[in-house]
Amino acid sequence: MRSSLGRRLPVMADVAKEAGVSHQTVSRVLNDHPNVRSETRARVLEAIDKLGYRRNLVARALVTKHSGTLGVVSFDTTLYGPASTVYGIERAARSAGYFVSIVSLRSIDRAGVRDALDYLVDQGVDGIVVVAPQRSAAQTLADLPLGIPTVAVEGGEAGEVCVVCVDQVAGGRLATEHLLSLGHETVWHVSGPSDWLEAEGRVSGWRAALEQAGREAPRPLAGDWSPRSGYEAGRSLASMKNVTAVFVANDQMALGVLRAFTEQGVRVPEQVSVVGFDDIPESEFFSPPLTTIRQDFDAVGRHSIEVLVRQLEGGTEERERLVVPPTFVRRVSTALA
Amino acid sequence: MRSSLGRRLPVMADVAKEAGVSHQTVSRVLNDHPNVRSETRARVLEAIDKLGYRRNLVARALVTKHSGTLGVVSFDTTLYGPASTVYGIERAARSAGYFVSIVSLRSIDRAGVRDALDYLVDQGVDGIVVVAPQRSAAQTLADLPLGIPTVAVEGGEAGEVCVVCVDQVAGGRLATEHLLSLGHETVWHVSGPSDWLEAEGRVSGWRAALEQAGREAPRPLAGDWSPRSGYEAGRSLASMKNVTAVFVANDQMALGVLRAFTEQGVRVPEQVSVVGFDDIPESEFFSPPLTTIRQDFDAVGRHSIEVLVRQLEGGTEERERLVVPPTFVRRVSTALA
DNA sequence: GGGCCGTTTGTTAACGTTCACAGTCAGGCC
DNA sequence: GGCCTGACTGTGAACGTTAACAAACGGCCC
Repeated sequence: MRSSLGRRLPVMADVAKEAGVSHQTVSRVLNDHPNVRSETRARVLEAIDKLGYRRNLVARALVTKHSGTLGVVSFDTTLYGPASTVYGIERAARSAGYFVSIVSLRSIDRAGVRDALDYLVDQGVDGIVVVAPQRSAAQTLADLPLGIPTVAVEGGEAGEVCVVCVDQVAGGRLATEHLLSLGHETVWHVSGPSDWLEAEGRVSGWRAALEQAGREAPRPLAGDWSPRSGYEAGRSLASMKNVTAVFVANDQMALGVLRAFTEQGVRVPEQVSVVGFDDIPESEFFSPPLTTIRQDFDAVGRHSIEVLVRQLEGGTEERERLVVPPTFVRRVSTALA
Repeated sequence: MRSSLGRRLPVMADVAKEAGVSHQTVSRVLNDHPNVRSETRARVLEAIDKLGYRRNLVARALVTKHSGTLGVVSFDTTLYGPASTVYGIERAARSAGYFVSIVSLRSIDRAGVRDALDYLVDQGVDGIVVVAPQRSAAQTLADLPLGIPTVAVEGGEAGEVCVVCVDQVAGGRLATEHLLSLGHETVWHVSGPSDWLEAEGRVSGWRAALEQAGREAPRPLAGDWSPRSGYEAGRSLASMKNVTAVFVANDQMALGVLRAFTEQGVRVPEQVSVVGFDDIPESEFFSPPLTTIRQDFDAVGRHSIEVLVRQLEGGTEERERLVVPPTFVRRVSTALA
């Protein structure tokens, strides 16, 4: 592989010989040990520079038992939410001095998660972040104690591990209460897939807000996060006559709903008010610009690494639980009833 | 760290003792060497199972000099294009038996790319995929021969390394020719940031198609891929009177353009036709559904791993160049002039 | 001058694999 | 019977680093 240039890469011993010291002294310089004479240190650094030496992290990991790598398990990183979260995780990890190894799952079943975790543990990661938005994934995680610090993102009650998540229930409430405050009799809901904890939380928040206001909760329409499923739900809603307010569980489906309404001649917000969830970069430019609930994915990613690193370096055993509040973003897709 | 259970993890020697063989025989079983008596193999496997032994990949990497990990350098994995590409890369890599370590850059400058590459090489990756859509990144890549197999995605002419990319020029042509064929006198263009090779390719394709048809190319309006920049370009375009056809360099900006047009009372496609680029999942549900040029990001990711693995395992030294053609997707945002 | 302590350095042994080589054993052939 | 061959197994030495311990040295105090 490195056959092109016959000379092998320099190792610590080469540096040691060049600097006229022992390899251990080189190691000490590299690891900032205090007891090295500054003149010696300078000579070593010079030798390192001259030979173009780079320390072999694999050998280091073998003896220290720390690879300096964190594992991330995620589901469909094509979706805006997971993608943003993983992005936040990666940046936070790197600035904390860790590498990130990623496994993206296409479907989340027990075996898939189990494999992904084994895969990462085998590779020698120091800790793991699992973006586990599905009930099944969270449960799997709860079941298998894997003897390695782990943080679940959006992981519900996930057993023994730490959890960082956005308060989905509060988000659902926020959306619903806003619509009720505008004078709507009730609020319809297009939900995410029932297996997703996020979808479930939003349903709960929606239902709670309705109950608190003494309103009947209509039967929610189930979607799968995709614009198409929102579109189909939108067609159903457009054909009903008493619908004046809809809370859609994410912005992509809300786009589909808006499209269906437009096609059917239902005007938003004049006839029906619509609220989304996520605040993707596009939603400000929908027709009409979408009122929505913003999730701070970046913060979620950052916090998950903070928790993990604290566990890794501080050695705290307690299981933390960190909740990030969602925020309400008013645009023009909602109006008085 | 593993302090909770005092017992240390079993190693090869433990398995060997349990099975009554030498550690080397265990190694042979693990690596599917042919010359092991099947009865011995069974005994070893049984011991492995009994002890719950897992091979230490770090130790293995130290001696074989292969970590089984590929590095990926990418820019802003929040954008749909990079996110999808990285997703494709990850899946392809895993099914080829490799792990993936990711570094996401916030901004791409020479130092950033250089650091990211060093970082990955230090970690001992076997090969690297750089998603380098910006001219500066591609150039950096071209400059530094890093003695490790590398593939550039969207990397232009990138020096000595292999390149996998979508034919952006063809895409720009496709979009422009479609609009011209509908009878439009000329086609305006909202471009991506000038430092991006993709943006540049689309401009070239657009200009070439216009020239070939003997039309004057208007001055392109510069965007930054964001819906907002598209919105601003859209406002400018709406204020001009001779604009009947616009080719927008990505779907997100096209959404902004559509929004601006709607606000200004410009009807699409009746008064102005709009074509986007990428075919993000949302664009089918824009108002109106967007005619666009589809990029197969998944294929790009897959191919980049194919090329890399071929280089890694086949040992071919030649620099491949693989171009994925874009496809035209007709929806309803375009109509006869 | 002797003993002790702190700083600096070197020596040796891990870490858990794979590789190179050397056995051992049975069977086949002359 | 002796020798060769092929299948199977074991032994020792890497790989490149850090950890543990030991040694050398100077300074300080009594």
